Amino acid sequence: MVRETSLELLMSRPVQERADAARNREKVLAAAARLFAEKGVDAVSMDAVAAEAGVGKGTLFRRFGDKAGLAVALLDDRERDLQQRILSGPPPLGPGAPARERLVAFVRAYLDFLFAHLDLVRMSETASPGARYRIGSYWFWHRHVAILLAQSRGGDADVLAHTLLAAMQAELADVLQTEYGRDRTLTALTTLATTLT
Amino acid sequence: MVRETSLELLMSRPVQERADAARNREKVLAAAARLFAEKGVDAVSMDAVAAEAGVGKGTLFRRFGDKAGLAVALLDDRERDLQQRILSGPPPLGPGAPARERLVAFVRAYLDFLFAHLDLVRMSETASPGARYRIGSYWFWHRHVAILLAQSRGGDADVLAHTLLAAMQAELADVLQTEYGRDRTLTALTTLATTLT
DNA sequence: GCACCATCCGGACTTTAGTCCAAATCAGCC
DNA sequence: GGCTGATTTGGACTAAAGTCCGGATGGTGC
Repeated sequence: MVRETSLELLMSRPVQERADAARNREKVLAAAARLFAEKGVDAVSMDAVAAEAGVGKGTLFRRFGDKAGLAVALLDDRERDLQQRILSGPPPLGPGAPARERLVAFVRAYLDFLFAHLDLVRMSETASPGARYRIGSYWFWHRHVAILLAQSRGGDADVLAHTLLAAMQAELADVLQTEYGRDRTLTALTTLATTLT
Repeated sequence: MVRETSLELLMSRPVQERADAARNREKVLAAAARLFAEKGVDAVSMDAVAAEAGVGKGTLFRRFGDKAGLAVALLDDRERDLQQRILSGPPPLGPGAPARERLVAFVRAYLDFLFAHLDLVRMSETASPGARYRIGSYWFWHRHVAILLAQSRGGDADVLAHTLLAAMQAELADVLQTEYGRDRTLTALTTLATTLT
């Protein structure tokens, strides 16, 4: 389990790929993006993605592991962008602002990202049991939140960081959005973040 | 979606069953309990349960809907017990204590229940996507927490109740237990509950 | 006891995720 | 260009969830 790692290390890329592998990776990502946009994430099987990409199923799974891995790969760019803004962007999301303001900015920015890609994130979190806690980016968000909480309150920061992230998981966000709308959801989660600092 | 219902209504039972149906229900529950105890929840397929119960697969699914439904049925007794203690047991879990104390008592009691049946609850929450928010008991817990929060803080109680419950979902509890142990987990969640009131 | 109909049963069937390995392909080196 | 060994490929295969429907079974009214 990833633990004492720096935020930067949590963003590292896999090693070099062979040329045909890289080509197929692109074909698969393009095909998946196309199909998901057209039919919706849940209505597309892995077979369909493989067929649309003109690639065998084995290739698909070797490259992305499972459905969650495919979703992660599709989200990668957007996620890295947010991560960069946290690491070195302007405050209050980036360094420089007080912990409480950074945390609120993070909640807002993360929810923006989440609602913009709700289906994909949901797939990345629930495609296989426990998937959420095996994804590298989860531990990036966790570390960031835990550090901010530790700065502003001390004890229990690690556990409380998990609970704040649990409140922003895709499946719940979907329910909250449907039941109460995005505004109330954002307001309440901001309240939660503020209360915790 | 269940909404404006009283807590009592959320506990209602299905209608009367035919005799053979009731017999098979018991056979299935007994077989499932046996197999789960012996091999672990994750290593038992629905076919295996059907075979062990001496019943067809169709029967199994007709009766319990899916794997999550089977888990819910197995947890039913324990869950109803906790629900009864909330509705009419002694304070601070039951009525009579101040909202904050009732909420802390609930968190403690729910985590006891959760850790005692972690695998089954995890299955009931994750066997199918969104399962957690379709289970009747989830809405029982939600209503209880939301009422307590509304009493002690006002606005946003409904959304915040969901976030507190999200912090106690089985998959996360499993991670927290492994990473930090049950004591720290309980402490942090108690802090969270207190902070929210 | 008997007939009737709603309900239930069970296993064959479909669909999908994920595995496996023989054959094809690539990249570096002579 | 041609050899060589590591890597990748692709589709047949397995396993498991969940559906379907012809036939069996149970309760009820007489």
